[in-house]
Amino acid sequence: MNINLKKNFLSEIIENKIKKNDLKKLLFRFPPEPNGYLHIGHVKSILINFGLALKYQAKCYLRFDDTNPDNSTDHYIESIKKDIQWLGFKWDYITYTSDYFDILYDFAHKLIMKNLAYVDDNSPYLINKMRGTPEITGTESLYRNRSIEENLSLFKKMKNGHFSEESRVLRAKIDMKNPNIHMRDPIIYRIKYRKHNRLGNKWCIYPSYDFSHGQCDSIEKIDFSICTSEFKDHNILYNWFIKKLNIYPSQQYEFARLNISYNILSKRKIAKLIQLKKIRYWNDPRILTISGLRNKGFTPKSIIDFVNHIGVQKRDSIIDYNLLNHFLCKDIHKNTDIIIAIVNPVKLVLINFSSTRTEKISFYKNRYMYLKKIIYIDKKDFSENPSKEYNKLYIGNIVKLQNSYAIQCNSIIKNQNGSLKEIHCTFIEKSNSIEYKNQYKLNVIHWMDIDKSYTCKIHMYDNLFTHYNPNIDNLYLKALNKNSLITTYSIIEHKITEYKIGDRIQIIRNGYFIIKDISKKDNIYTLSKISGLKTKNY
RNA sequence: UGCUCGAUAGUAUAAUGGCAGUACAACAGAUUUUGAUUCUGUUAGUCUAGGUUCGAAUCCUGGUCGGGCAGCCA
Repeated sequence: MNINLKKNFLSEIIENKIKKNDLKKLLFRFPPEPNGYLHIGHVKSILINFGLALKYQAKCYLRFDDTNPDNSTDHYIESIKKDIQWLGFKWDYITYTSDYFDILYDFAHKLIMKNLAYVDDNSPYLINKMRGTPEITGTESLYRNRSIEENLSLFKKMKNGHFSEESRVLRAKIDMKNPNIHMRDPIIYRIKYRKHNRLGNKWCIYPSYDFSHGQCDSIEKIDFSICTSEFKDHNILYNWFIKKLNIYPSQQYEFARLNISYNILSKRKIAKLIQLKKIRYWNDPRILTISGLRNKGFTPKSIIDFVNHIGVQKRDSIIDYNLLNHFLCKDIHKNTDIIIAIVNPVKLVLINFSSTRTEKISFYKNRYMYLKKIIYIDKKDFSENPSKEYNKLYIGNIVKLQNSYAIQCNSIIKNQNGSLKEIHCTFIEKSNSIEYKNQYKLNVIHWMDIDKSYTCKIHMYDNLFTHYNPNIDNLYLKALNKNSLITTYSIIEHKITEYKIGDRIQIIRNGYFIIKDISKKDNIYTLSKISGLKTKNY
């Protein structure tokens, strides 16, 4: 894979270290927790880690951070591998935090021996309470000054299943008065009688994130442990463990996480929406998981180009979804054929066109349409109450049928419920030329004869949320767009039969679509909208 | 009100003490039988007050505003 990775503050730090000859062997790692599917925010991290590895001909680990057995599943591990491969990246090694559980246990043992860790018998409630708040300092646990021997013995008993969950934890002995809450004797081992997806029931104690992530970086000799900025406050603790354990000095660097307008990028929130059945699954095209984007019809290139374009920095921002869409359209535009389809058909009667007359009209290369008395156009191309800028069909107005005659709208017929039933127009003889169109500056609409057309089913997606930033105030549960998925039956020209599932097409004057399914029974094509064309709403 | 990170055009991103540039969006024009694409152009920016300097978006100090942190989640 060839990526022209944009320069950023991390690549500059690396360049500087290389110049100073500070680096022996460069290694990177991408460490997802297998508790959900990857999303476009992860692509930022993937591009940093895999991208930097590519740039400096270094190796990159894919490390599954499976320290918490409550969350990790094999299914998520497989989905993560698939998504990384689909994006086009290759890992050099796969590792798991659980590979290092024995070493981590020894590290904890070592800390106890140095009188830097202790077993606390307090309840979760009391531990929380005594930790204090950002404004109020913490207070020391009664169990803080147990002897090394007692701690050793208790920790061993924790490991061997002598205690119940939440009855005891192992804590690092640091400083309950530290202004940084993470330094107030953080919990490093907790009891969980839970089957681990890889190790089964081997362990009933599990290391915390803080006591596993940095240690794994160190074991793997990762120089640049790159993570998102919510871990900034953990940095000092990260370094504390490395120093006290006297292990390889990996270093943590933080960058701002990605936000995209009208979208959420949080595994927790996505999981919640799935649970509430607001979206189908992790691969729903309306969310920005990699599988969702793939499902919607995005290309790997468009996603990577977008993420590379926005770069890596420390300030937080909300990026316009438009920009992502721009990179998508840029990538697929040149590779999509134009197909004629009427997404929302309405009958149009040419009142002065003989009912026995049929005119063969050629479109593009070797394609034909048959003009008859009754044809179909899109509902969007007629307006009962046209705005000033609206320049398609309305009563009295003249437009040109694509590759055919100019027509003037005379009247309309409505259904009983008031909806539009038919549009009646007269066609103008000898108006069937480009010169005529240019002379009268006519706008063009597309049309279709029903006899040669195919029926197709179209899924059209819109923003899942109605708010620019659904991340604030749990808005993601309230500001859901009821019309985020609209399915219609449309008519499409015969040409569609030349395409297969997964192919992308452009429907004329509408947008880019991907073929999702072709039913064998009735040959109905199911299309899914990737993106609209850039257009103004009049 | 603690600790911590940050602030460049509507949005996003460059400029590493030396001409504030790029993309998206918007607007105008050219091309176009897609209100698309392509091409050309226009609008629009260094949070604030001081300081250092020949010279500051960049370094220093104060202020303002915004993000993150109080799971036995990661």
